[in-house]
Amino acid sequence: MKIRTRYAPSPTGRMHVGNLRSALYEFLIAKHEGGDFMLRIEDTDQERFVEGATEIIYRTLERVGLKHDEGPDKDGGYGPYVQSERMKTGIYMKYAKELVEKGEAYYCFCDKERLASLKTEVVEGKEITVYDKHCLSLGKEEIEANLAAGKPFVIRQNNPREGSTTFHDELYGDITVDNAELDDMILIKSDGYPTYNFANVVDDHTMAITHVVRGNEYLSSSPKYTRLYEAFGWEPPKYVHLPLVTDENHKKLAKRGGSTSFEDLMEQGFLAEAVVNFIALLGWSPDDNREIFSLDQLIEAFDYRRISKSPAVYDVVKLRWMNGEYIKAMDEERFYEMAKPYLQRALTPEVCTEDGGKASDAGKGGLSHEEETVSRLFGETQLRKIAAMVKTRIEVFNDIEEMVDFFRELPEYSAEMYAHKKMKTTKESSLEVLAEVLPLLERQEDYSNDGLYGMLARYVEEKGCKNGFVMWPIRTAVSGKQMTPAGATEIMEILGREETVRRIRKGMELLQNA
RNA sequence: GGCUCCAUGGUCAAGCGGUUAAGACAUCGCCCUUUCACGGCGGUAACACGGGUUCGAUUCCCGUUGGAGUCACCA
Repeated sequence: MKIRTRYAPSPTGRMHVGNLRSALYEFLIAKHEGGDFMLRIEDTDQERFVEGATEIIYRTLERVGLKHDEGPDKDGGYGPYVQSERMKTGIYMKYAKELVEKGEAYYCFCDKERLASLKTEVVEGKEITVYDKHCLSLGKEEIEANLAAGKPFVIRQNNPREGSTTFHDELYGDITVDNAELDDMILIKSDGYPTYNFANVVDDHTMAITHVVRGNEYLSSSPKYTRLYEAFGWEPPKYVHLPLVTDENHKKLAKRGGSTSFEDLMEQGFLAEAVVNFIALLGWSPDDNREIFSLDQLIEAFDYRRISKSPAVYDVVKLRWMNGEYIKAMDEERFYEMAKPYLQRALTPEVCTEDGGKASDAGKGGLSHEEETVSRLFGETQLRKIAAMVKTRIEVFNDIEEMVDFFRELPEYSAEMYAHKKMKTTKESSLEVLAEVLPLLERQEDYSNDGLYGMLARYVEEKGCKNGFVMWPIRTAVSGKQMTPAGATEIMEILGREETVRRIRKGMELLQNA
C-alpha cells in the first residue's frame, strides 16, 4: 500500500526547527517509498490563530523543498485540507454524535466553576484536573432539555475506568497504559470546533493517512487516540513518534525563547539546504558515515527504522559549521550574488545607512544611493575580490560584515597589536619597517597584489628577515585588525595607494606615540 | 506528584553478546602559511549505578539514579 503521511501544523507563528524536522521526516518517510506527503492546516483554535502564519508555512516548505502532493492549494480528493473548512462540512460533529450514540462519548454541560472545583493539585505551576464523568450520568430527557435550552456543551470521550490500552509505535514498540489514566478528553469544544485530538483522528482516518508521524510529546496521549479508533471500529495507522529536539538545557524547543525558527535562521544568513541537512541528522543517522546530504540524497537514504529514540540537542555551533561547508561548496557566481547585499551593507559609509529611508529614497531608478556609493568606493571588481576572500572563511552570511568592515573605515586599534612574538615583531621594529616601506609604496607603480608582493619580497630579501616580520606590521596598519580575510598585499590592492599610504602613516603615528 | 519515554565523550552519534567502543562538531597541540582563517596531521574526552542471564555484557532482563515529555474547551 502506498504510504501517505501528513504535516499538520497549526498556523500560530513561525516554524521552529523542531516542527520543520517533523515535516521533513514525514516527507522523507513518504518519499523514500514513493508515497504521498500532504499538508493539512489545523486551525481549530481561533484564539491562537496568527495572521499570515499559513503563508509562513507555505513559504517555508517551499523554501526547503518539501513539496506536498496534496494540500489546501492542491486537491487530491481528500479535501478540504483546512480544518476550519472541514468543520463547515459538519464532519466532526457527525462523527462525535456517532460516538455518543455508541456510548463512547457524551454531552457535558459542566461550567467553568464546576470544572475549577475539580482541580486536585498544582504541580510545577500546572493545575491538574481529572474530569469526574459527572455528566455521563445525565438522563436522556435532561440532555435534550439542556440542548433545547441552548445550554453550552462539549462532547467528551467516554473512556473506561478499568483495563488497559495498548498501541504500537514503529520506533518505541508496544506501549500500554491503564485506562484509569485516560481522562475523558473533550472532542467537541463549546464553540463547536473539534479539539486537535479529535480532529486529528477523524482527519487522519478520512484522509487515509497510513503513517502518523509526530513528535513524541504525543506519546502519552496516544492511548486516547487508540481508544477513539477502537470506538469507531477503525484500523489505527502506523505510528512513528519522533524523539524531541531540545535546546542546550535539554528542554523541548519552544516557539518562544531563542532564535530557533526557520525564518530567524534565514535572517541570520543560513542556507536552507544546510538547515535541512542539519536537522535531518538530529535524531536520524545513515548507515554510513556521510554527513552532507542533499534533499534527494536524504530521500534515497532515509530509512525511518534508523531514527533514534532519545532526544537530540539542537546545536547551533554544528549547524554553523555545516552551513560553512555549504558555502565553501557553492559556485562562485551564486555565492557572489548572495553575498553582495551583505558586502554592500558592510562597506557602505555610515552616512548612507544612518537613515535607512533616505538611502532607499535616493535611488531614483537604477542604482540606489547606497549602491552608487558602494560602486564608487568598491566597484564590482573589488566587490568580487572581497567576496572571494570571504567565501572560505565565513560560516553564515552575517559573518561577512565584521570581517570586511575595515575596508570601509580603519577601526581604532591598539599599538600593542604590532608586537607579535611568533613574527618576532615589536612596536619598534614595526615602526622601522613601516617607515622604510612607506616611500617604496609611494613610488610603487604596479599596485596589484603580485606587484606589491614582488616589491615587498625584494625588500624582505635585502633586509634579510622573515616575510612575516614585514607583512605583519603592514597588515596591521592597513586593517587595524587582528584577523583579516586576506594578506597584507591583497588588502592594499583593494584599498589603493592613497588609502594604504594614509593608513600606514596613521599606524606610524600610533607607534610613535606609544 | 501520577503516568509514559529515554540513558555511549561537552554536543550529534555508530554499535544491535566477544570491537584497541567508529565518525562528525567543539576543544587542545603540531604542520603549512603574506597574521588569523582555510587545509593537513595528531591529542584529550564516553558505555550513569547496582543486581542478574551468559563462558563472556555497552549490547538482553530487573531495579536505582538521572533527564525529558505529558496530565487544557492549546495544538
